[in-house]
Amino acid sequence: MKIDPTMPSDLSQQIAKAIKDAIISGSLLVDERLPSEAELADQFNVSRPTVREALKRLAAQSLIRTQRGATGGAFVNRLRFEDAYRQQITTSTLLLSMNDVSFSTACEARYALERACAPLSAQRRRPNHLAMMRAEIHRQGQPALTDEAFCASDVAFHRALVDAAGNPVLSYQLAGAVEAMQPLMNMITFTARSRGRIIKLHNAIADALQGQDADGADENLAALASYTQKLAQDVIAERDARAADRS
Amino acid sequence: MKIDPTMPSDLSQQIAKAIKDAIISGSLLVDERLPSEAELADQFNVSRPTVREALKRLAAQSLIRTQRGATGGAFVNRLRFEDAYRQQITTSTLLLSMNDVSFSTACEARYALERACAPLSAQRRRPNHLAMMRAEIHRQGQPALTDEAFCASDVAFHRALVDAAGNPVLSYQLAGAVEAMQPLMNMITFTARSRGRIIKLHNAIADALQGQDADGADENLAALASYTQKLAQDVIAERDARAADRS
DNA sequence: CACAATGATATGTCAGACGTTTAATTGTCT
DNA sequence: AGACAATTAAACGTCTGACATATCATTGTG
Repeated sequence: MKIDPTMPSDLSQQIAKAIKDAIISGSLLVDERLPSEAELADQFNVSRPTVREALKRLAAQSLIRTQRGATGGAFVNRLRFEDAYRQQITTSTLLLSMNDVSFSTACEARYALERACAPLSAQRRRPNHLAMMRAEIHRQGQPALTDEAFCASDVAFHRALVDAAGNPVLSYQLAGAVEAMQPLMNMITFTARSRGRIIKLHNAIADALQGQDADGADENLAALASYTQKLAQDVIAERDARAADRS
Repeated sequence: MKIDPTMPSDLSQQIAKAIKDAIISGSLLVDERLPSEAELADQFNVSRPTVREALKRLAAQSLIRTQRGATGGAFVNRLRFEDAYRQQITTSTLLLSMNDVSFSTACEARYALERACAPLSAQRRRPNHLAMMRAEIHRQGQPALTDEAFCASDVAFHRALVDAAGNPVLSYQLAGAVEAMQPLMNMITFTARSRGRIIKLHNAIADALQGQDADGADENLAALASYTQKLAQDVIAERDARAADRS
């Protein structure tokens, strides 16, 4: 594990990369303790602050954790699905908001992936998943719900659908696609009529999963996808019309 | 943007979170310049090294970039799909290797997601995608290819398939699922016969996409999925048998 | 007007110090 | 001998101050 001090600088980045590579390659195992900051500083021939900056870079990616005290130090962290979820969600959210991805593109991706889960979910759904979905549907029926809360409940419903597939890798991969949609959906005003239709489709999906009817779930997901696209198009059309009025 | 110095410590983490929240909420816009390290140190009432550790945490997540020099400083970074790909791939790879996810689970997720792309890919594939797929198929036919290189080519083939869907969000989401499989697949020895069969299926998939035949692509992807599962099961069975011999 | 020297600003790095947390060790009393 | 308290040591967290280096804007000069 070595670095080149003559390179285009940024020693802390080079050190972070060296340690990261060691973790990926398996030279450093989970829960293994790294040398102390002072020792690392010696090894890499840099000062302790530089080592610390490198370690903070790794900590930001959940690759290591640090403990204070006598037996403390930096330890290779077991990357948990739960931690990865969060990173995935913020990354996806920022990707969408910073690259002006159209609603239609994001929506297409989300429903394409979700429909991929449907057959597995129909096969493996457990009572807790169905209960979660029903509970969210019930919440969505409350008229006092704000649009934001309605969207949040929508996200929770779809999370349950994905989790029902019983595949943590799928759940992880879809976390971003599902959750990152919420800020985009928050732009849509859900009228009482559109809420009713969405709830009907949600119920149909839940029914299909309960009956282990993969095709039924897929059909209703497809219907929900195109309806969501239509709602968004209406919003965009109205906004454009208003902009045309002003000009 | 404030922090609480009495909290359970780790000031740099708190500062990083405060800035990160400002970016996510939109208070800080893309390409906007943050205050200089000295100014941030004043604002947060901490020393410059502490501020620097916070900034390195953000840099590790590609949330900011830094420039040296007179007009330099830390700038909010536009998170690009390309950068997100790489993070996604290493995160997915580590998730699989650190949580002993079974081959079957990972494989199931990968093919489920990939089949979600198939209809879109069949509809939108462009000549360059087809050319890429054909080129990888040709490479896979070379007998001198090592197993690792064969797997790498397999990954490239599937990447082309996903990219053919013409949806960057999909491509991003699937990057992890597709690429993280490679280390797992590298455990499999691909005999001449199994290579032949995989190549046949690859060709069938490419043919289907070329003919914009979504169902054909899906069928052959499904066939490839179950064949891959079978190959892995054989490897596992053989390994277990050998372990039983030794005991 | 073009070009070179200079200065200002900001990050990158270093050295040394002190505080705080934590666990192991030591010491003492029962 | 054993249990509990005090001490010590190791490690991270933070601060101060300094110097090095990169880059741009300004200034000065031919």
